[in-house]
Amino acid sequence: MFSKACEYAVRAVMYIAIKSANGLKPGFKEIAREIDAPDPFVGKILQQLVREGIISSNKGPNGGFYLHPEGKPVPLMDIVKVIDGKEVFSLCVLGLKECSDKFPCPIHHDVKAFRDKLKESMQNQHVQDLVKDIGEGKIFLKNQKLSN
Amino acid sequence: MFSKACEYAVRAVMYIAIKSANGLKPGFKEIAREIDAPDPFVGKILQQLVREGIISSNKGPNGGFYLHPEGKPVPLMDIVKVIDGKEVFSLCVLGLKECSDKFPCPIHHDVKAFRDKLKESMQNQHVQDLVKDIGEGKIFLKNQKLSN
DNA sequence: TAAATAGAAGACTATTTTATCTTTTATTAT
DNA sequence: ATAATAAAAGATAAAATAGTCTTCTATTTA
Repeated sequence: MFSKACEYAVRAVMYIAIKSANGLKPGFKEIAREIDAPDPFVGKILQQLVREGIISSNKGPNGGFYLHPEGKPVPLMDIVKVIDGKEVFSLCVLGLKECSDKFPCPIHHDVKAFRDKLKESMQNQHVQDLVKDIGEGKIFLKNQKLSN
Repeated sequence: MFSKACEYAVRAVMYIAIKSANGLKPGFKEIAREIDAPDPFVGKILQQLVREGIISSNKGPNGGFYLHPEGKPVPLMDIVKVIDGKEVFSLCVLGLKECSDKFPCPIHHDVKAFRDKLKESMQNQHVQDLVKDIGEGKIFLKNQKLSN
């Protein structure tokens, strides 16, 4: 569905949101470790998110990545848009260039219904909203069961 | 969502179903041309589908690919399973190894609901059922609007 | 049974995506 | 100012996916 880069991006921004809520600015290595992702790759992705204004960063000692506490809540969709582009939700799953209500592929109608709902929920769910759920152990950002 | 190979596979089998309904056995070049896909690649994919028993083929003059008219209807899901594997419908969209109702990723519940629906409809829709819709111009297997 | 046709199989190439490494620039604290 | 820290940027490498080419085998028709 999404690229690896996009998967890491969503998880990374959520981790940053958690830390930001406590006034902390994690570096890319810490972030990568905590979301189970390769660190130089996460670094690259974070650079892109900074350029696009999704997150902020500071160089130097005590530097790192953060979300402005007063900033607008960030819909998960915004992250997806920056990394994979908004087309991920509209490209034909059977690869047709033209696939619409007017010229549908064989599964267009089924897929559309599914995807529109998912899109809507990613537009309505904000990174900041999910921080609480993570704190309460209701949802997870990294692999569970790695008992060692 | 699906790999290119899987996209071509679904479109190819549907084209074969149309021709088979008329007792014809198209070759891989004709199939590739009619679904707008690269022909040697389509050839490979068809071989795989033959090995897995989704479609049949005959070599030699008048040979080609076909579906047994008396055979069981083929759910779209069967094609997906052979090419991409059934995991495409259960892998975590944020890339977590463990993502379940018990240990959900931040968007697990939303994704699950909609993916289950899509899965269900691909299990219930059979290639043969869609042939009629294609004949009637209700749905399409190749790109439209290529006006030249 | 020979020639033509068409799929099967395997090796190979290209492209894209994912991941890494190195150098540079900015910031902070001493 | 200088040293240390940490991100930015660019170049490179590895892996996965997509696509191509060549040779081989089976079938049909004359």
